[in-house]
Amino acid sequence: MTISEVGKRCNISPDTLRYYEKAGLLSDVSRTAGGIRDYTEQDCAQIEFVKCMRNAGLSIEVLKKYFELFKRGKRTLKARRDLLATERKALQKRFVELQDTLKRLDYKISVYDKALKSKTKELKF
Amino acid sequence: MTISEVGKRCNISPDTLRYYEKAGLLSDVSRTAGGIRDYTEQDCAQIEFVKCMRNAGLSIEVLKKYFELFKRGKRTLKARRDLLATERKALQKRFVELQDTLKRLDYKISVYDKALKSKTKELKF
DNA sequence: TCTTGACTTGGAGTTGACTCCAACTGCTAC
DNA sequence: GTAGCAGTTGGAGTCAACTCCAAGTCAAGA
Repeated sequence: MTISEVGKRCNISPDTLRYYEKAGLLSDVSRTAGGIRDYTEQDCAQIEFVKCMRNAGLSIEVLKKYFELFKRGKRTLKARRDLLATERKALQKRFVELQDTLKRLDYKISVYDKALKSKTKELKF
Repeated sequence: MTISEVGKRCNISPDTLRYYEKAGLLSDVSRTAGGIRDYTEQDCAQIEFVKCMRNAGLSIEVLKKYFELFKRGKRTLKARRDLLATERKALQKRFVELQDTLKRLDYKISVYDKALKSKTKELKF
């Protein structure tokens, strides 16, 4: 697969894919004789993983560290597991906070709906 | 309350508070005779709201628009309600995505735990 | 063979959201 | 009244994460 094919499929720009590769988030993508990137299904799966984690808020830095550990082989299994567990915990926290914010917004919207019905009140903010 | 008092209380730096004010996220904070900001409880509540929304991922731009509408008075009630509803919807989406990512991480961590027990396997990434 | 369009690189530019700085003003304690 | 600390401003600097650009290479069709 070429970079633009993967780009379309994963909905990531070729520029971003090259940027991720340079940053160490994609373990050595193979090339054609002419030097053009040729992505495998495996590469795509990894890109999807990176996309998912980035979308959840993991930094480039953390993902870079994860793949660095990976390159150092089996003896880093525990370190990788722990890195993921740490990030999971942070995400869990953000998850709960997001839930609270949703509740807060729901309440605020309901207050607006009441104000709109009564056609008199203004709110504080 | 002075800017540093509010800063401590809300855990936001004075620089950021001034930045938010300039950006239009804090409706005209009053001043002492000497020109020093003097925050009210009401101001603090608004700052907490901004903090909560920023933390959830609402952009400065969106919050700025919300408070701009506010300044235009009661006739923008509906517009403000709709703006909040739009942001709520986006947050809901991110909430579900976060939930999926948490599940994915849980699975991945469990795979690591298995690999660590068996002491043989390496993973794909 | 020539054109065209996608690919390559290194490096510069952009964006959003702060964060810091210099130069100045204004209270408070001694 | 002066030292010292907290506040003020406009504007510059920083950081993460892209995003764009120029100059060149490659592959396929007329």
